[in-house]
Amino acid sequence: MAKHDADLDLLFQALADPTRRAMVERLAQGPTAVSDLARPSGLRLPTVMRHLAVLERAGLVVTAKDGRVRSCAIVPEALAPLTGWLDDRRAEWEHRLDRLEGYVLQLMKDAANGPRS
Amino acid sequence: MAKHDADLDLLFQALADPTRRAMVERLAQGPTAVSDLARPSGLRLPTVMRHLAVLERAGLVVTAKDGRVRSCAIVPEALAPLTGWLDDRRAEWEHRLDRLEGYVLQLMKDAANGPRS
DNA sequence: ATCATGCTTAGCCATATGGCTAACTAAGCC
DNA sequence: GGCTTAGTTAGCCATATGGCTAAGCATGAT
Repeated sequence: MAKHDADLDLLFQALADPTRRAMVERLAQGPTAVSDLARPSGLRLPTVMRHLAVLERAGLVVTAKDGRVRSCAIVPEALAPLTGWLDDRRAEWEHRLDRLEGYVLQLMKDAANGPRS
Repeated sequence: MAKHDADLDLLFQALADPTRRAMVERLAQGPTAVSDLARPSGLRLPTVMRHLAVLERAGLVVTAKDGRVRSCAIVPEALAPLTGWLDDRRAEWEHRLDRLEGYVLQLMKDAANGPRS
């Protein structure tokens, strides 16, 4: 019943930035060092590091330092809460449409019996 | 190829706030007036209006004024770009895992033939 | 006509976000 | 040792975000 679900906050917010989505797309193809992640963006390293921190805080990415290079990898399961939430919404409004349809059918049946009063 | 996809920016950002997600959840069950939308949140009307504006800008809800009450409704199709993006990511990393598996199988085959040099 | 209701507009305030530079640390290479 | 490379930390700056109050405006009820 997710009183306030902070997970979703972090996930949605992390992906709300095009730079970060680009990073995720890049990482979806395999682990990458921070610099290689930064190059296509044209941004400075500290900036990229902060984006990376956001992704890590959301659980979308893990990083580990090997020597002087830190390599970053995506965590595919991290997307699950998002798809879950979206599926829930879809289920809800489909259910609502079902009820609406039922309501309309009821109206039609009533009409077929002719107006009562 | 979405050079910069602004749609996704707006969608993800709109849903990054728990108040706005709650509104969407409420609206998924049927159209609602602004005040009724505000009541459960405990927030002031102007605040709610701004959240609503964000949702509207993202295309997630539409509103129309009837008399002095504005009623708000969800736009279920608006979620499509999100599920699309998520599906794309999943496809990508599954494809990557496939390649990885292929690579491993190749290694095993090579090993079965014995080290060549 | 008056009043209450429901939204709307304008504007204030604190914090968060996204970019930067500059300076520092740690690893690898000659 | 000394230089280069890859991160890292600290801090500045502009803008965006999320909350509020106060005041305005239009509609529905009396």
